[in-house]
Amino acid sequence: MLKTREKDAAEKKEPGLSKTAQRRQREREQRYQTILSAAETLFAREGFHKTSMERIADAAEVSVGAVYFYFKNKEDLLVQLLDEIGFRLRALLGDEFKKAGASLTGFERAGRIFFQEFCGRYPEKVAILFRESVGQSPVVEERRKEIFDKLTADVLSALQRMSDNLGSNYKSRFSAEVIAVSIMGIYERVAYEYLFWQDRSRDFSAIGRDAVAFIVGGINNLFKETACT
Amino acid sequence: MLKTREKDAAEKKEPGLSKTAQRRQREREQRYQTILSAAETLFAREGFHKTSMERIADAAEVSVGAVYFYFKNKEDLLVQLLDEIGFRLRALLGDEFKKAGASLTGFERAGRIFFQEFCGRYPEKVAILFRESVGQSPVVEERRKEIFDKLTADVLSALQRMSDNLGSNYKSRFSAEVIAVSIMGIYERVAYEYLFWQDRSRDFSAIGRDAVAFIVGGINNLFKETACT
Amino acid sequence: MLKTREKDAAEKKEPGLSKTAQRRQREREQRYQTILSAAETLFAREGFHKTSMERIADAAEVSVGAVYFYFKNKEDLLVQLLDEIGFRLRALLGDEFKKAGASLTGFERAGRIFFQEFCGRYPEKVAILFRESVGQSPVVEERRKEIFDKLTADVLSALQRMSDNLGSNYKSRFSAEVIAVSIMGIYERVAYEYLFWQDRSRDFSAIGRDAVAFIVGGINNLFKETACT
Amino acid sequence: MLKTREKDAAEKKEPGLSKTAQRRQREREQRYQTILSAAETLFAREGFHKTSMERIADAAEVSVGAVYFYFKNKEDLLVQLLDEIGFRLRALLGDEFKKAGASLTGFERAGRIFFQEFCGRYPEKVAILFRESVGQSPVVEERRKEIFDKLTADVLSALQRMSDNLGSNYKSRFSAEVIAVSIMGIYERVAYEYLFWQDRSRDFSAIGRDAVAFIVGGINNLFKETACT
DNA sequence: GATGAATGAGCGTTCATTCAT
DNA sequence: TATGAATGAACGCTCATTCAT
Repeated sequence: MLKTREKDAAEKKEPGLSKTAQRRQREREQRYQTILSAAETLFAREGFHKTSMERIADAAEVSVGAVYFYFKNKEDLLVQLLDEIGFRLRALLGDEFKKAGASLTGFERAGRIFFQEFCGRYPEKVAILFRESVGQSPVVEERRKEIFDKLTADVLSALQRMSDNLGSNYKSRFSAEVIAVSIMGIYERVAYEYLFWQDRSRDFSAIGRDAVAFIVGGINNLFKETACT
Repeated sequence: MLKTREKDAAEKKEPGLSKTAQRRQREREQRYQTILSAAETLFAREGFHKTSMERIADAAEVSVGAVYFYFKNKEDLLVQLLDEIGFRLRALLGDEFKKAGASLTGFERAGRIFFQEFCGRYPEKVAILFRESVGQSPVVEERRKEIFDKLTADVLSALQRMSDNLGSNYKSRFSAEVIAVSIMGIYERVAYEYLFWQDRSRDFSAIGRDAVAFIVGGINNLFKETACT
Repeated sequence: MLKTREKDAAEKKEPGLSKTAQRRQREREQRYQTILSAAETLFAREGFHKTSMERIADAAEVSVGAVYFYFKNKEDLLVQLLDEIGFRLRALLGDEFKKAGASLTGFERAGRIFFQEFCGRYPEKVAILFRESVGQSPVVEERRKEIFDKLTADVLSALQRMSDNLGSNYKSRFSAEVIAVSIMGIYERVAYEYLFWQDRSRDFSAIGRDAVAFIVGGINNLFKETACT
Repeated sequence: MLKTREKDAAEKKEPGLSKTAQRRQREREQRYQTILSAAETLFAREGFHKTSMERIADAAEVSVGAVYFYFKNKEDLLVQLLDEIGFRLRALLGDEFKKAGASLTGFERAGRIFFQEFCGRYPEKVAILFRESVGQSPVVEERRKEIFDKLTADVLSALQRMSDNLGSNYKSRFSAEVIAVSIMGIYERVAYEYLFWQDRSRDFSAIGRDAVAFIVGGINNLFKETACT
């Protein structure tokens, strides 16, 4: 039996396999993705609890048993989804924060990418990350935390690099971590508000710009304050 | 039958009732509160879904039927909790934002109240508001939205009053609403992070100060920028 | 406590009571009737099982406890209703059958009374008797049976009187009881069909006439056949 | 998921299935029938409301979940039962009424079949049809009505064919439909009386004969009257 | 590998009935 | 007498999970 933990191995195409074996493996990966994708759509649309495993199986056009072949249980489905979302999000944002260097443009670009690219393109992933995975179980919560932790760490290091580059201007009385967390909070709330509560998906470029401006202003202020006052 | 909708009336002590009737009413309110309080604790500790009505009844030392006498159903319990939390939160913060006037001190005081008074004293309420009520049902979500809407509106009006008092300095290209939403996001994430993920309840005064500083800095920047650059 | 069985005694006005006592008694009877009447309406409209004791109390504008003061339990409410219906029905029909004597006019008049007077005026009682009390419990079933038994007996005796008066013409190979039961069946089904399934309450005089004609024809045939063939 | 609506398809043995699939299907149908049969017995013996789903599952030696796999809910169980009863009843009686032609023998044979074959052999089905399904819910009532409607229509067409064959002798002042309904009423009441109230299951051949004689007499009278008087 | 029928614990909810006041 | 809050057993139903084939 192939269960979640071995998936990474299973997904890599190991060379030296027969044609049939290769095809099988491809099919397996495809099914895995089909199921995961069905779950994503349903969790986002109907809610995690209101989605039954049978519904997921139906939507993915496989049997219930097949779902359990690829995923340990319902929670695992959510965890895998979360992992995939976290991976993609970090791939998008992490780079920008890394490239941020000394300037604030990294924050601006990251913001634009998050609000336009990510929220605009994957509202379902946003729903999973910010809504459906909230308060579900210790395991899921742990995964959610990991994603936020990494993202926060990315922001934090960008912040610290800026501080270093700018010399001793950083007002040390503020904990940089709290600021990184705050920035994540802005991302989260703004996305939630304008994606799920008001449906302003089409204004996301403007909304994103405004939110980012506030963030950048806040950061800016951290370093400039002394100079300014 | 006394069901949720008549609660407000039931809670007021109507004069001109017999002694017995008054006592009865007092007992009724007390039980209502006992049950609600038991639900709050359990929802916060075990999670909304993992808490059964029977557990709540047991914790409140009443029968299951009694819970249903006071509350329409499990969802109603959460809605009432949310209403109470929203009411209390607004009573605490709304005033500060109103008093904010032209200065930023209102934001500073509101922040301190939220992080120290509210999060410090009522971590369970924070759990209900930011964790347990997320993505539960349309009705609950509607209630959550109302709370956020009102709070956001409070912040917004404070922001606008500041803008008015300071003359035309407000950089109109930023939507004030997005900024208000962002501030709520900071509150939410910071509280969540340091209350549920890292247990730093004792450092909340420092953490709160840092978060507020970031907010204030961001706001400050909105008005000062032109002057500064 | 005054429970169902003592009701008959309670309903009679015992002389030698004080004014207050008399008034009380009147009020008691009135309440009894109010509750019974509320139950009748609700049972007929919503169904016996779907009507809760609370609904009945509300409709009668009394407390649940009051309902239990006047009636032993929910079943008793149905039994009392049935008794009242049986009494009224027999008062209407019994006489006609008794007066029937040698002719068929008794059957015709009884039929007209049942379909026009009873079904037309008291569709709710018909619903209780033919729908809501069916298959509810041994006790209720027993009561239903009693009503049918008495009515059947009335028909039967009318049938026998006719037979006697006409001399030996009665074809003894038919059980008179079966015929009496059959007549009751016609009453029941026709009322049910045109009252609850097709709503032809306004055509009841014509429908009744047709049904009665069939009954009379059948009876007629019993005695005439030999003469005719 | 196989739910009630697909049952008809599921019951047919579709050719071209693998041996295993065929066996599975057979087992499925068998279980469906076992559960339905258990429900029939229990509904008839204990009453619809007093029979819990758990009892049915126990009696059928399956789990509660299995019952819900085959039937949508408790009501559905009753509806399926009703459909099956209606189908069987019509198969038995419909033919006779159709074959009735110009003579009354069709009515006589139909009556014998109903009272002896049906009531004698399937008292439980009679209990479901005439007792347990009465006044349960709009859906069930609709189904009951359909059965009666079809049966009534059968009787009606037999009546009309007789009328046609006999020429203009039919006394047009009687609505044929009312007579058909009356005949159904006789069937119903007589079966109910002698099956559930008096236990005279062994005399059903005599009782049936008497009831049928009354019916036939009534019909006879409709056409003969003028000739006779 | 894949299927889908079967399981059964568990939950939310109802409501007839009681009884202290 | 009258009230209505409180009880708690009982029920219908769901659904994650398993496993024989």
